Amino acid sequence: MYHAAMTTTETNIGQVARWFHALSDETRLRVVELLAGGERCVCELQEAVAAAQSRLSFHLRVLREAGLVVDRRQGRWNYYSLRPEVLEEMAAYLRERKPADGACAACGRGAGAQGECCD
Amino acid sequence: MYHAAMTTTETNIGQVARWFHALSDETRLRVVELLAGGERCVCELQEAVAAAQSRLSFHLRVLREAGLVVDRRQGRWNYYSLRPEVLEEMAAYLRERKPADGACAACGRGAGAQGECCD
DNA sequence: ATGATACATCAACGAACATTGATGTGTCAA
DNA sequence: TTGACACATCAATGTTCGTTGATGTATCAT
Repeated sequence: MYHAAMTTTETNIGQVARWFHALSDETRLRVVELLAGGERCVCELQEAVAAAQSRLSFHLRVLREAGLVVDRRQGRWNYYSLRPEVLEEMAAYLRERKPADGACAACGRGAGAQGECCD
Repeated sequence: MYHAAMTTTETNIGQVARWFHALSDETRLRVVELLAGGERCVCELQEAVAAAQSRLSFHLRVLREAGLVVDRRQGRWNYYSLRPEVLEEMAAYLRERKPADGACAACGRGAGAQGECCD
């Protein structure tokens, strides 16, 4: 269901797209912000985001299938929590693609680069 | 057209959703990966991602309106480049919401916390 | 056993999104 | 000044997404 985006040499662009898609909706972002404070059961989330039950369930599924959250069943309740490793992978993906501030626009080399820049 | 997501005290969740939406598509991710290597003109991108001209133009607009890229017109060519500050803001958003690895699931407190955790 | 609670899942629908082909606009070379 | 080039934009269409209301399932208290 969930696949890691990184192999030793390359990035699985499809999985990266799913990661970001999972965070492209305001309701899901609200859920993530709540889960940033720790594990929550569905009924807590439901009240906090004021969403109909099936609607919240849909969004939780999107987050789950993207690998951003996991659920843990306990009796009648289902507790969701964030997967910190995945948030970390996403952040790393962004920082790795970020040119150094002030880098040469054309070649992306750092601001300190001299001589061999943009030949 | 583009608004920063952060104010002094709170996060503009709508802008955050637009950021992530911009990266929720494989074609746009490919463009971002190319731009990570430095500024590119549209025709270079077009060849590299093998997309029809109007299709690429559409995706560039999404990226531009989300604030992830800027364009610079020069003669007949239009050069696009990433905005590193925004990629940095996105990465920061993720890391700020990431519970410490090994933190208490329920309360989100760090692994080192003792005694007062989960009372 | 019965009913209530806490969910997941499904089908149906509208809304948002992506793709395509056509047209428009500015720039440049001949 | 004509034509080619490098785009942006638009209208039409198909596809994916999100919402709603209904139904299903497991758990628990009575």
